[in-house]
Formats: sequence, structure tokens, C-alpha cells
Amino acid sequence: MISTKGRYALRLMIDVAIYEAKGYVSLKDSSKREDLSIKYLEQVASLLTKANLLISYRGNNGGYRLSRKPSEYSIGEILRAAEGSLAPVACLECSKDFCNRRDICTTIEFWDGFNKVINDYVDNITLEQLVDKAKAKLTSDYSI
Amino acid sequence: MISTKGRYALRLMIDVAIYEAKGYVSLKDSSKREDLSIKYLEQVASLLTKANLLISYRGNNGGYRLSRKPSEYSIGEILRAAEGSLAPVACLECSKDFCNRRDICTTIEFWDGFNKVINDYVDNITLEQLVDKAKAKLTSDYSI
DNA sequence: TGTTATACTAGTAATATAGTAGGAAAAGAG
DNA sequence: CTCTTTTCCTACTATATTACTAGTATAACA
Repeated sequence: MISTKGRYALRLMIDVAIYEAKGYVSLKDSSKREDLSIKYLEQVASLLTKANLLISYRGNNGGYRLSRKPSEYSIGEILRAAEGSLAPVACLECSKDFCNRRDICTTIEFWDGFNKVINDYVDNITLEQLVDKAKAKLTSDYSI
Repeated sequence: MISTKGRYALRLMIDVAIYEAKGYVSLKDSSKREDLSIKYLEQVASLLTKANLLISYRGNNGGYRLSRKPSEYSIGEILRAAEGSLAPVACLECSKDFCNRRDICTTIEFWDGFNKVINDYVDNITLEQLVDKAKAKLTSDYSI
């Protein structure tokens, strides 16, 4: 359902949020910390940059930083930027011509409700919440 | 996220529930009513039979019937029988060896919560509820 | 000019999706 | 016993997606 793109996007956003205080966060550093392929992460970062969730800067000491405060991102918009859509069934994606059985479809209301539940969850958690948890984990790791 | 297998499985279960009063429901009839490939529907029906959600009977006037009352099925178990798992990310499927970053993963709690929200939704809607809606749609179609 | 970074495009191996196809086996009807 | 109708089972296939790798261009700075 959610591919590596969405999962990595989320981890990248959290990583950038944690380390951007010292300046632009490079994928070289992020990919090491998160143990991800730098080349693949480039593509994920590109999606987030195009969606204006990240701001990029090239050259020496370049990298990425957030375009807003962590509290102003919902996890939903991050995942949608990376994945395209979170709709549980193809019939609900507005890009597709809706199917010709729609008026007689016995399950469309069920899928509609499913879609709502999914988006309600991801849109009501902020990046800040995950960043706070991640920071807590970091410090507790060091304290052991 | 949910493929045709899950979607068709749900439609088949509803169709069988509606028409089984007259005896076993054949895929020949079901596939016509639902406008689905009979050969593909066979494979879906087989998954549901193996999961003991449908009871099959071969030969003339054979077909499928429900193994319980519609009120005793959750949509969740139907979808899981057809799809295998509804986990939103691979990391949550118990079949996979859990990843070695699990203890330091910054997002696992988020995905856990996502998984819960998804399963809560599908497990708290019964087949009966969808059957009732489907029946209402049928009669309202005829009344026009 | 060299180094370090992102930006962009193309390619690719493996897997999943959404079927199609063919025949075996069971059950009842004649 | 045979024919028809159904499920059951296995194999095949075209297409798309996934999860990358690779290479080059471009920007920025030292």
C-alpha cells in the first residue's frame, strides 16, 4: 500500500527537521544516518522539493531544508507528495474516469468511508509530533 | 492498495448473500450480474472458500453459499482472505522478518497507528450492512 | 578550476497485477 | 452410462510497478 517512496520521504523529512539547525542537510549525511541509497533518496527528495515541502540548495554546503515549521506539515501531505494518492481503491482516484457502474455499485460508500478514515488519520498528525518522538528516541539511545 | 481481488471478493460475497435464498449461487450468474470475468472470479471464490467464508458445491445447480449469516462476517476478514494482509507498510506484516532498524525507527509508531485505524474500520462493518444497502439500491433501481 | 552538492533522464531486474486458457473432477439429469 | 453444468487446479502471459543503479548536466563555492 505505502511503498518505500512514502516511507523514505517521511524519514527524510524527519531527518531534515532534526538536523537543519546547522544549515542545509545533504543527502550524503541523511542517507548515511537513515541507511538508504543516496541515489534513490535523490528521487524522493526531488518529489518533496517539487511539492514545495523541501527547499533545495546546490553546491558546497548545499542540501535541503524545510519550507515551513514542522508543526505546519501534516503527514498526509508528505505521503501524498511521495505516493501520488492514498486512495485505497482505484475507483476513488479523481484522475481516473469514474467507473460506469458507480451508481449501481454496492460498495462505493464503503470505500468512500475507508478513504476518509485513512486521510483523517494521516492529516491529523503533524511532522512536529514525529520529530519530537524521534528526538526523544535519539537522546534515550545515547543515555543507554 | 486494495486490488481487484479484494474488491471483487466483496462484491461476490454481497451477491451471494442476496441470491442464495434460491439455492447455491453459480459464478455464471454472479459474474453476469457483476460484470466480471468468470474465470478470474473463480480464483477469487477459491480464496474465499479456502478461508471458509464460502461453501462450494459442484455440478448441476451447484455454486456457492455463505457459511454463516451476513451479520457474522466483518468486511475485514473478507478483504484479508482475498488480499492476504491489509498492513499499510511491509514492516508490519508478521510474515516478514522485522527490519533491524525497528528499535531506532522514527516512524514505526505512526505506521502501527495507521494499521490500527485501517483494521478498526474494516472490522467494524459487517457484510449484513453492505447487503442491506445493496438491496435498497436494487429496489430503488426498479422503482424508477 | 576543482569539489561538492542537487537535477534530470534513462535503464533494469524482480515482483505484482489482472487477467486468459485448458483440462480434471464432482454432481445431477436423462 | 453419458452429457451437461458446475467447481477446482495449474500454468501461462502481457503490462505495470517497485526499487533501485548509472550517468551526465548544472549550480555554487573555495
